[in-house]
Amino acid sequence: MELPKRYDPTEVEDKIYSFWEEQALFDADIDWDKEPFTMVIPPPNITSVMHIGNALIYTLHDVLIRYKRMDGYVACWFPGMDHAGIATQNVVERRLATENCTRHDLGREKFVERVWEWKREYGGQIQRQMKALGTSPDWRRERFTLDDDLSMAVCAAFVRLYNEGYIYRDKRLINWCPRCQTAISDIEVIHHEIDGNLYYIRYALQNSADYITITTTRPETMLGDSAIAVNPYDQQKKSLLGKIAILPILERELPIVDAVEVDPKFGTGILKITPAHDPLDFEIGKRHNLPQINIFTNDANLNENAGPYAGLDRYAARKQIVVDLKACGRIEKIIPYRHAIGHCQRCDTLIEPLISMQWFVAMADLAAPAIEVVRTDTIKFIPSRWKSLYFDWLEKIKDWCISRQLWWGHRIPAWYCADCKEITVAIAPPQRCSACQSSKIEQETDVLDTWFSSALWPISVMGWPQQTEELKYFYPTSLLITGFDIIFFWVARMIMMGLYFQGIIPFKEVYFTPLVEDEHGVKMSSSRGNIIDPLEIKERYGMDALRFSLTQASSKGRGIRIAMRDIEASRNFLNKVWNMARFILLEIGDDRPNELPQLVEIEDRWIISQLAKTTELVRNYFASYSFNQAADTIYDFVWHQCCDWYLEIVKQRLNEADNKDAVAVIYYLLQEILKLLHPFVPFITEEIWQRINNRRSPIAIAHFPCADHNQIDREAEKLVELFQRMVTAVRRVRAELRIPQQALIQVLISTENKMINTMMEKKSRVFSALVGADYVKIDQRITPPANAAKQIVDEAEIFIPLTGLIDITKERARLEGVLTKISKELYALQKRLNNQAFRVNAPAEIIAKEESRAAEYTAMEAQLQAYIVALKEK
RNA sequence: GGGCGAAUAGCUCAGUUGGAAGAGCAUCCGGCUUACAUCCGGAAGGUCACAGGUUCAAGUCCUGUUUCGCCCA
Repeated sequence: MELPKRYDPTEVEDKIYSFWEEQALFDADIDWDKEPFTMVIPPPNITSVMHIGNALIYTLHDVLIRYKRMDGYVACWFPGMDHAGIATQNVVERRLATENCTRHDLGREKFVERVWEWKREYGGQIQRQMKALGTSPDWRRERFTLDDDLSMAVCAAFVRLYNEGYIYRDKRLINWCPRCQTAISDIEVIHHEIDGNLYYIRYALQNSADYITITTTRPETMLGDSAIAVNPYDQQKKSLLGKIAILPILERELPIVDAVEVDPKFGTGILKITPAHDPLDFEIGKRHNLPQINIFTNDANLNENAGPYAGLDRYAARKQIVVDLKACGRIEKIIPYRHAIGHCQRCDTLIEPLISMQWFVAMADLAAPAIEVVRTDTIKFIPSRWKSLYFDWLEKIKDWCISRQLWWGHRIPAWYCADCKEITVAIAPPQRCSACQSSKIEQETDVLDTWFSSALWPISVMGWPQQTEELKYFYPTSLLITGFDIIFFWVARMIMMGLYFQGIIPFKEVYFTPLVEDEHGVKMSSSRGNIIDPLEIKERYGMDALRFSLTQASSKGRGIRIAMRDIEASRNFLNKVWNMARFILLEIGDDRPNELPQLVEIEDRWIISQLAKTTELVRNYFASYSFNQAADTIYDFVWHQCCDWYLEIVKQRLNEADNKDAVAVIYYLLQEILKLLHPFVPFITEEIWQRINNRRSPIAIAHFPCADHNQIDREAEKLVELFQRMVTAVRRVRAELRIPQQALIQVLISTENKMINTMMEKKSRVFSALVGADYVKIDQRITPPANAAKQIVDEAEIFIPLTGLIDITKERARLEGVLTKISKELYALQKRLNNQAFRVNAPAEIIAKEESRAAEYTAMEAQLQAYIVALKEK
């Protein structure tokens, strides 16, 4: 069976994935006799489509889970998605808008039904894309945060946290997105800098001709001012304390209060206090018992408290107020000022701090044990530097606002009583108020933050609150792989919830992937137009190429950059693998030797030794999650050791009648390489594996190679490396002296070293083939022929007669260049060796190594000098 | 303002405990050699940001400086 000359992934990938699915290879069933290796997917949301960022995360998941599966674990990867409250509601509302309809026209029930319809039709594209990428989760275990049982888990968690005093309801200043029309939590607010102004505004003092000048970036909020504050330690201003200022336009009386938070050096050092619209002012206002005057509607228009400005939106109001203040001479100056302000993570609208009744989770007590488990490395962070970010956040964590004014999500299981105003919180919808038994109760209309359900993900996918077999067997999971950008959203909260509800950490390790950037280091985003679309790559290069590129690029750094030419390089590599298989299949014909013979030839001993070392390295790199180094190691072995050298050397033997051993070795090599490569590039390896013998069980469940230390053969390595240097030395002469490729040369090797002599004698035929020689002579002492190029390799001198081939002056110039380099190197070596301190302190093996190098260079220098002189004399 | 990270070949980056500076791509030279031109052979290219220090020995450890990036306030 012959393979095509080129690997065509488009003909292979979908077929192979179906094959795996038919065989149910990714199903992981509980087996108490075996050790589990478990991961839960950090759930993508149903509106998301695959981009390179999640392609990286899922690739690394899959590389690892495939490795563990092959290595004998019950390897279970729990897939699924979250419902993405705001994002999904936005998507469906936008669709409704095209039908001139709003969710309010439909009503809650019908709207939610529409979202489910949307989800069935368009949601979860990413699942199909994950299959295209070749990922291997246990699809039977796929979960969605709004599934009945997971919703049940959310309710149960809420009720328990409420009953145990962690969840409470309060009227507070929260982050309000006027566009999404909902509260959001602190970490869903993205701060970025905008160009604004710093306004200096004069407020009159009561019963005085004097005025004070306050500074603000938001003049329109003055309509909600209820005080003025100065720093009590500000010597120049503390005399203002206790006086009354008059708010321009509205003429409201404002007490001047003290607040240490006021920076005397910022602006005029006098701060207007607007408790209902600024977090700092809110705190100061509470301390001084100041009225909270809300001037905005939920759409961020001004309300009736704004007097003449009622009805304007916040931007128009700012313009108008500035005009009016100017008119009455209250603007002292306006200077440009760049500052960071909060934007909605989902829609980038400016966040409005708003006083509102919301549900919160008290975090401090939940955070403490979560900090502890990471501090003690009970949960290990990789790389560990992310610990500090994690601690930073958890140590000064604020309470989490979990209610959202949305319809799509888990409706909060709380019922308000119309009669006694008490709240009944229960998993199952109650009939009556738990306090007064009234039947006039109504459920809270708010839903929970999507991240509340995500926080429960590692336990809810395994059936919590039921204490299922899954929880017993698979929990805690082995590892969470995710980007550091969601360390708070997922990692921290999953740890807190896992510890709180299950009493056990949710995962033993967390591996933080770098973020993917384009080749110029710019974060990829569709608005920047620098997205690499994975499905476009599938068409052009195949998903294996993408996977391999991503794996190779995944360092422990912060960002990884990927460009099309990287993917092209991976495609080339896979084509190389394909052709190696093609060659080997052509050579072995119908033979399927199932055992490695006793190795005799040094190249066999060498390549098997290299294979063992490669296998060992790859396993070690897996253990430290150094995926890039694992990939690089295999790449080098396959291309540069196996293809460039071994196969080239062994070709001669394959053409001989007795090629049994060679056939057995290349067949063995091919299989081992395919297995080593399979976690990284599953499609092509499975395809080749099946072509070797289609009755064989899939490579996806073959045993991952284990290094046999008996196969490591230092002697063979030394000999083959020497052979390689001999070949390269001759090739270099050919290339540098421009000896035509077709011209056959003569090679004379002079050495008194018996080992070299024997080895070269034995390998002279293959040596001739590799260097393009028609005559090779090896002897103890060879008198250099006239006009010969010379190379020195270890204790061997190589002469290549150039008469008729090339002008000898070229060789002389070349040798002089070589000599300069050697002398320079030798000088540095001798300097080191002459240093007494070095001789005293350095380990003996290092000294010995340097000494032998020095000896080698000394001999080479002398030989070269003599030879150059000889060439000149002729 | 606080914290974290980065600075190595023209480009993108590796470099695990300190012991002769690496890869891929790009470049240059030579080749359609019967697995592969998505290839083969060869070459060139680096004061490892700067300045100190520790050490026999520093890209690697310590201190400071500069530039860039990110996060938090």
